[in-house]
Amino acid sequence: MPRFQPLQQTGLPSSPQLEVAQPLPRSFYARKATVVARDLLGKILIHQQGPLTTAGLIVETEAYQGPEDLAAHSSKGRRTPRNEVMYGPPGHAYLFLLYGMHWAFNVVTAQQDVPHAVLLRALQPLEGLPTMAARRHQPEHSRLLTNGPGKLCQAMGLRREHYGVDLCDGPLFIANAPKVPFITSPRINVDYAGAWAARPWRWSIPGNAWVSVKPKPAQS
DNA sequence: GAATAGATTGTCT
DNA sequence: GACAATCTATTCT
Repeated sequence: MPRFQPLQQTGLPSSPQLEVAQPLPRSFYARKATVVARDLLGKILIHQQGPLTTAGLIVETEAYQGPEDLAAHSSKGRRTPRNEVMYGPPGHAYLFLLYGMHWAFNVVTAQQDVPHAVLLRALQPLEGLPTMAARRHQPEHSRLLTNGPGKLCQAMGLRREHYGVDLCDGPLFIANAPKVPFITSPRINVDYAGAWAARPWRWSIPGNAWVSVKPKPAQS
């Protein structure tokens, strides 16, 4: 059995379908982050950058729910130029720079003045694989293309200029797709948040090869 | 496969 | 001035 199933055999949307794909409505994002994070699994992130279209199936997400959530940038109501967009209306992009070199992409959820966001941690490439491979300096079939927050931003061409863009009207959006199974696990690298770090606010598609850090099996 | 160190800069204390 | 919602190369087993 091959390690990676060829895309043609996955039953996932093909290029013609992606060309007519529509953005999810703002009402989809106007719910708390834990709900949106779960519902985003299996949806498709699409970036139409001039002639270059890249798209990927969302296979891993994390919810951040300020002001209560001590792992969120908006914890305790913290409001700075960096996280300002989290306090705006839902359906916009929140990008931030990590470790001075990697961008991370989030969608703002909930209502105005309720600073929730969902971090996209991993995608399964669907479209524009040559473009992604060139941006990532990796082979087209490699899971290293998009199996992490920084990696997927590089592969999808997401950077500072996408901070605050409207995901409901523009070349960067998320399209609907059938529901998929999911598992939950604790969020990655938020140990500073004490008990909040232990909450199962990470969602992923079980067994998907593009999920970043392997989730620990649930206790039974 | 697992563990470790180093990269590199915006942001906030 | 400390450090981050990370990634990569290297060095082990």
